[in-house]
Amino acid sequence: MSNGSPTELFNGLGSDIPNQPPHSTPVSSGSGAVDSRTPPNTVQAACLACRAKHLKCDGKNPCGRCQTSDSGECVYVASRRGYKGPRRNAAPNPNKRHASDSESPPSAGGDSCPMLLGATVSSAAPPSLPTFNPGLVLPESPATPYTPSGINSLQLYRTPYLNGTNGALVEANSRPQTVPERCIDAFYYYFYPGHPAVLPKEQLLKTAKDGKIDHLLAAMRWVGSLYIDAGPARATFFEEAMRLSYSRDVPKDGYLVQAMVIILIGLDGSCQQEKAREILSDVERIAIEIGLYTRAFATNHGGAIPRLEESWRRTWWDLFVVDGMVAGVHRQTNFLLFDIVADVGLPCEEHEYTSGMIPRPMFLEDFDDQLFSGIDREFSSFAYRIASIRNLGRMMRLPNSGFPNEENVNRIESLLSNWRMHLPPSKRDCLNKDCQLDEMMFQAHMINHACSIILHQPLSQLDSSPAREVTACAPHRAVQSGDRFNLHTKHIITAACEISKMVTYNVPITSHTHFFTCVLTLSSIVHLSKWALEYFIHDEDDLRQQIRLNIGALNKLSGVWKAANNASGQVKGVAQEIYRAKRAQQSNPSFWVGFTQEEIISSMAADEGIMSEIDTMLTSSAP
DNA sequence: TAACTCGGACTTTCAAGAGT
DNA sequence: CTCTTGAAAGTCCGAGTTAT
Repeated sequence: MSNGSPTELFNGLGSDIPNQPPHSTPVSSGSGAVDSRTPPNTVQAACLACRAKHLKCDGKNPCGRCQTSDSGECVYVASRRGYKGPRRNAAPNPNKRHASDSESPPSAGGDSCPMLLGATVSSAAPPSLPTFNPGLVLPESPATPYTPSGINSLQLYRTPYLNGTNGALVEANSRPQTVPERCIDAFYYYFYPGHPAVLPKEQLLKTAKDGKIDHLLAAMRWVGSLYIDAGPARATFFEEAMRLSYSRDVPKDGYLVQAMVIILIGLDGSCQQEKAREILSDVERIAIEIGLYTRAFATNHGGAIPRLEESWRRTWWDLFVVDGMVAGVHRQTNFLLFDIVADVGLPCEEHEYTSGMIPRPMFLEDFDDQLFSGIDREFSSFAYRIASIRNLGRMMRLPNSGFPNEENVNRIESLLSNWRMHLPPSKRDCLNKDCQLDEMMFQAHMINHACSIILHQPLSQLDSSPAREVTACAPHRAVQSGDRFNLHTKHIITAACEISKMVTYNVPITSHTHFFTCVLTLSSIVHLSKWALEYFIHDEDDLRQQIRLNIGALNKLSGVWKAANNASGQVKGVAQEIYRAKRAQQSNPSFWVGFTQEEIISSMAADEGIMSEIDTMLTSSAP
């Protein structure tokens, strides 16, 4: 088994593999002698086009068929046949042997979803919804359904990242695109605005020509494939990305960090939280080992190319932000990188990065100094995002941060308020000068609101116990219901409403970072807890709109992220439980003392309205 | 009638249990 | 340790369907 297996022959996709056509003579099992019984001209691997058409492939690159059909690239992917890791649930029935139940990684499914760790959740969504059904075509997808020949793939994309031209409308090639190409485009269209660390597409593809960043390309391809209907290629892409990134030959450098961060974000959103944490801890180790957190790294490894230097600064800071977000939303890790003293320059604005006009970087000390000097300078959106996640780090470092005392909470609240107050006017919303969404500010605000909820919830009076089953993102924290409407309650309600407002930006919801899923869940818990309380009964119209927005958004996100599917199923379960409890309460006549007949009817109608909307919007999720 | 689609026969590769 | 078995993942023949 030493030579000839497709997995060994092909280290990548497309351009990664062109000069190593597979053997056209099959290798017999074991001894290496040619088995005379096997068909003499079966190739070791057929290209994707031939495979899809069930046609004989000559195994060349490009193969004869692709050459004559002039269909552009002839793509080979590594075989998925064979070893897929140790089989789980081995031998539940000793009398019968069991097939491998492993599936393609993103859809590993089963009720062992790590997002549900620590919970015995009756309402946990069973993985019935085929989140990664290859047949799924996302309504907002720029790409077409999977067709091997890529027919009808002429599409218009609006993203500054797809080529070097800022804001340009990029028309896809007139040549039909291959699946890997579409995945890379989907990566830049959907994923990249939320985590813009790698080089813009044009520069990246140039860099990729020498085959030294195949692991990074593979990671991008896999995550891109989550957003489109990539067909059976998706599982292969994942395998490829993992194999190349964890290969012994891969140098430990900034590109590897970029690849691993991309993979871990993808896994985290695909309900592979534990695996994502492992990769996070590996990538943190590598980042520290290679000195990515130092100011000198960018100049030492940037080859005097300003854009590459900027890319390295972004790589550190995006890893930093992701580490913080993972810690903040799941509360299983502790934001390790927060304690690293990093002096990396702050990233510039997105349009500067894409245009290549990279200014001299500013530094965190400049940012901190402004607080004392009293002069408000304008920093990049990415810098405000970093500042926002640092506040989360400070909050997490509070002693006894599960149930902090009032004084500590006030200290952090002033940090959060200061962050908001010192934003320059252009950064107070999430739109840039051209009225397009500024995803960096979007995340910055998102983190700020999420911090506010996490910080104030323990001291608020909203009893979160009906939402105890919403554990899709983090374990439930019990909060005692108080008797008075206090300031903390007001803070979390405001934050939850602000988060719901963020749903309304006119961009595909799936182009936000997937961590938005967890923040939406936080917001939903607050809304639902509030709904359970009778003294908000006159607010119900607004509340209904907000719950509706959150659920609609979670529903849309479910099309890409399995974690969102779980979250929406759980939110629905909680809504049903609260509704049942409310009905039980209302059946007691003393409940309605002080209400007019009209108020009673309209309140009950509003409740029913909320429930029926939740029901219809989440038809595919578990109760 | 050429081109295309796809059911399904057959092969390869591995995990896991059985046998030595 | 090797052998056997089971199942997934693969190749591609060739019958049936569709397009020209």
